[in-house]
Amino acid sequence: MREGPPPQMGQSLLFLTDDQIRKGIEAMFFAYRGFTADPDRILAEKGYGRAHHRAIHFINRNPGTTVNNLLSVLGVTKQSLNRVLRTLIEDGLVASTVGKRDKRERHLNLTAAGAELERELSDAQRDRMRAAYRAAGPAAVAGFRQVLEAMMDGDTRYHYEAMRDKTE
Amino acid sequence: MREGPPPQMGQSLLFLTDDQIRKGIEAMFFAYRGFTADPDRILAEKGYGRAHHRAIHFINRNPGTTVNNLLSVLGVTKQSLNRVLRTLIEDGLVASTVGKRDKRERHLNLTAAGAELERELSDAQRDRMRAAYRAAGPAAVAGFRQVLEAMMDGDTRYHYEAMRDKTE
DNA sequence: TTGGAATGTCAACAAAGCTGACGTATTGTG
DNA sequence: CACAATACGTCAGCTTTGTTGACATTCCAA
Repeated sequence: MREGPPPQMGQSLLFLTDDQIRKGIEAMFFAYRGFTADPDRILAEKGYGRAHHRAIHFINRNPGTTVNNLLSVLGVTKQSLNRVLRTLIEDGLVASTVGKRDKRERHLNLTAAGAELERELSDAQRDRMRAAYRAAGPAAVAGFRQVLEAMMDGDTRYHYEAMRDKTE
Repeated sequence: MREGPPPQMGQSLLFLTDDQIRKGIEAMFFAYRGFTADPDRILAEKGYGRAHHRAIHFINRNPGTTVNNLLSVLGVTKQSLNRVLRTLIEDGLVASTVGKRDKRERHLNLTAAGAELERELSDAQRDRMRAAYRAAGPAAVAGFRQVLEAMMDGDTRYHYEAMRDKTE
């Protein structure tokens, strides 16, 4: 019993109706649950949470990064990151070494055990992502990335691109 | 110093490399921050959190829904939902009415004030989504939705589709 | 050389998830 | 009708992960 778009609206703008946009919002919400489901299961077994996963992921992507840099990428306070980092260091998954040039800094790296957990987590997450990519096809994947990138905040996009450029 | 894909790999599978998939994972992480940033700001001003937003969103989408149905859509326990729902009812944003056919059930609806907050929140979120859609174009949007839908868990997708069908 | 900026740690608190147990009202069934 | 199952609410207690505030250490520049 709802109104469709007015007939005079150009075909090319149909994808901008409130209804289309709401569907995108709900898709984003539900998909994010799937996105985190597999790593969450693995982490729960080992007594870790999503925050540990994020730290491990970005230390792996950015070996030797400092605490300061890591928390700006993750977008949390240093106190919040510190708690997570401390348990990872105590458990021998992350190595923290005093900076050589600047002794205030701590450089973070994954240990062998940390790298192993990283692999386990990213394998699980990649498997799901790969299946979704395969089901949707290359054109859809390109669109997926385009929309996500357009959705980021400016400073967030900066971190994303800095990360992305590492292997491009 | 990384290896590219092996030369014998078909062009059409390049989008399935680990590197492409990792980029998708990071895009998803960073984009979700942007996705929630605007509503989060509005909610913080009013002393609410993301959990309140979700409840308000789905009550609006599904007027008269029961508590049981809502918590299965949201994927949380009744204790967790109840804490959020109680404050929304106390604050006069949500109305809970005893079921007519089955008096054990409570039917949830937004009050005028609740509908107003819902509009404020979804306007903010839609604005960003609309900008992203416009920047990416209709083909990209179609791909975006396809990949997200393929990423959902089976039972989650069921809720998504039930919701989606409301206006299709 | 000394005071301020930067880096990181400790303590305490809040939001929002969870489990488990229990009470109450209502419904449906043997 | 008696009783089990369902729907909802609540209490207590715990976990994760975010927050602010206070503080120690280190570096750098006036």
